Amino acid sequence: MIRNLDLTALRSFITVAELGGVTKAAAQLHLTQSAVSMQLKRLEEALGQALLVRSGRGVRLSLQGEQLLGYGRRILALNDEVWLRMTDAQFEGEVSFGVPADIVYPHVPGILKRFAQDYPRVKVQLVSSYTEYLKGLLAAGKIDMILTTEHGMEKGGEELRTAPLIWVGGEDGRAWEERPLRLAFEGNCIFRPTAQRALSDAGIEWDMVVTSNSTRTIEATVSADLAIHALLAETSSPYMHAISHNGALPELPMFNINMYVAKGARREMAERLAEYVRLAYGADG
Amino acid sequence: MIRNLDLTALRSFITVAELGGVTKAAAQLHLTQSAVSMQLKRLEEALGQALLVRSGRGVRLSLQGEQLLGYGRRILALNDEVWLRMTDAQFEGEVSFGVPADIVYPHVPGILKRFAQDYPRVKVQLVSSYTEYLKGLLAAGKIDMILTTEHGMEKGGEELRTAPLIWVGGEDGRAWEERPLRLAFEGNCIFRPTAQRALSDAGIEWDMVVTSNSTRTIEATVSADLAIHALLAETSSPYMHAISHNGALPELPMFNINMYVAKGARREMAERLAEYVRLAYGADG
DNA sequence: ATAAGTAAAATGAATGATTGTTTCGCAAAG
DNA sequence: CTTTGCGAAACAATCATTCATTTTACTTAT
Repeated sequence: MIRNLDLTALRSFITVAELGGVTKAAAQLHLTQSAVSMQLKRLEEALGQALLVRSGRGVRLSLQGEQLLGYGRRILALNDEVWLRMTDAQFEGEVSFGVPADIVYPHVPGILKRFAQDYPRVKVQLVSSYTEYLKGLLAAGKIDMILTTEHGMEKGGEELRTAPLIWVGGEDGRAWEERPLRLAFEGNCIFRPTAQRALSDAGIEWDMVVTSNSTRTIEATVSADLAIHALLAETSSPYMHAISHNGALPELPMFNINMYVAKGARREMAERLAEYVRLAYGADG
Repeated sequence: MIRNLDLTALRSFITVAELGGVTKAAAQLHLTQSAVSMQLKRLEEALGQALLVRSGRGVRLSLQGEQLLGYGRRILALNDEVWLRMTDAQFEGEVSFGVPADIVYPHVPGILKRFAQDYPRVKVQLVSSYTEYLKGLLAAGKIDMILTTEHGMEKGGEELRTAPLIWVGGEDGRAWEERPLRLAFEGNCIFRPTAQRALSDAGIEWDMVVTSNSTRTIEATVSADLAIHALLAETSSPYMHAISHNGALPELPMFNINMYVAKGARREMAERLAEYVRLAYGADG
């Protein structure tokens, strides 16, 4: 019949095994020698096995004791890890994490979920905004870490990914054949000037038909084939699809997805979250 | 501060998490609902964390609860394994293991040690004798498994290794140059007739100067350069060394090291020991 | 929408079991 | 012969379990 080990007794047993004596172990455990003796006895009775060989001065392990020692160490290691994780202040806190709206998908939800699994006592505050705004927050020390979509990289950053900017439109849409080309961009979108310049350089007339600050509005406009938009490749969206223009539209440059971690009091926790970000971007990189 | 989890409470918590309710869990655990409630409360107090979210009818896990669940399952899995290992009759018993004296080294001591580590409640009775005698014991059902050194293999056996028989003598010895060639073999040694025939076929006169039943006597005679002997290659011995005779002595045939496991009541345990034997012979095979 | 009914979890007091401490005896080592 | 360390018995305190009761909130019916 399977019962439950008493971890207190198990810890005493392991201490006795390591120190080679009941009295020494008792001192280290802040218990009396007698108490430890009784714990050992209970352990042996419960398991129905002699764990220790009483050899005059001091004790040695029996073969069964050796086996229990191995398992016991693993069990207590887990026990101690639980206590550290659940009670140590090192594992609690807050982290603010800025992500440009365009690249929230596909990785960020999974990152947050996995991080919360492993650090449930850490509150992650997600700030979804524009790269330039996030960089301002970072410079002002008002945020702990950010992702950016930008050309090149500033000092202190870390490149996670390089991806081309691509033209996207509604499913099977034809808006990209129209002239002037109808564009839908958010006001602060960092891709907007890049897209506009590329079109001007290619001699294509264009018209900004929507300038909204809501991603939803852009999505609605584009999916209705009323305008086209530009996005980083690999940025999934069920509403906007890459356009097969075969060179009819200008190529757009590569952009980086970069990560910056603020140097502050909360840097340590931010670094841990950063590990999860790297993992997610590295996994299919 | 690190304390010790109460595995009884932990098991209750996990059952509650899996069944989604205190009452259902209590029924499965053969406890009252109140008892389980108290255990959960203690667990939460000890860890200083809310583990469950009371959501009206039934309970759900908090994020911290999810984390504890993961660790808890691992801890209890180890706990249960300990109990199985230490109390289940399946893991206790006896096995008799016959090994020809020549191949006790180098593998058997390590096999016995590792096996005893993992199955401390199993008594292994080592029988060290001659292949033919061991095969007799096996046929009579008086032994659970044997290793043999032999030519080919009988039905029901398993080949562990093929190794050539080689001539061995004392360190830097010259006994092998003498004629008649002086030989030292044990009376029942399975290699003796093979060696004698090989010499006769090669037209080399020989003389059996020692016929002892003690390996020590053979070793002493050979290491004193008073005679030579034949052993399986890879059979280590600090006293007897392979002779570089460059064809002056006849080549000896290959021998197998085979294993036979008796079909009997103790077959299951013998099979487990056999696994360790395979591992040892496979590791440098 | 309100109220009654019901299922599940929390609470409280009394009993009972465990665990730890003190004290003592005994065996082995120096 | 003394010292050192382990084990055993008696006692005290803590802690957990049980049973009965209360609180909570979800369902259903009017």
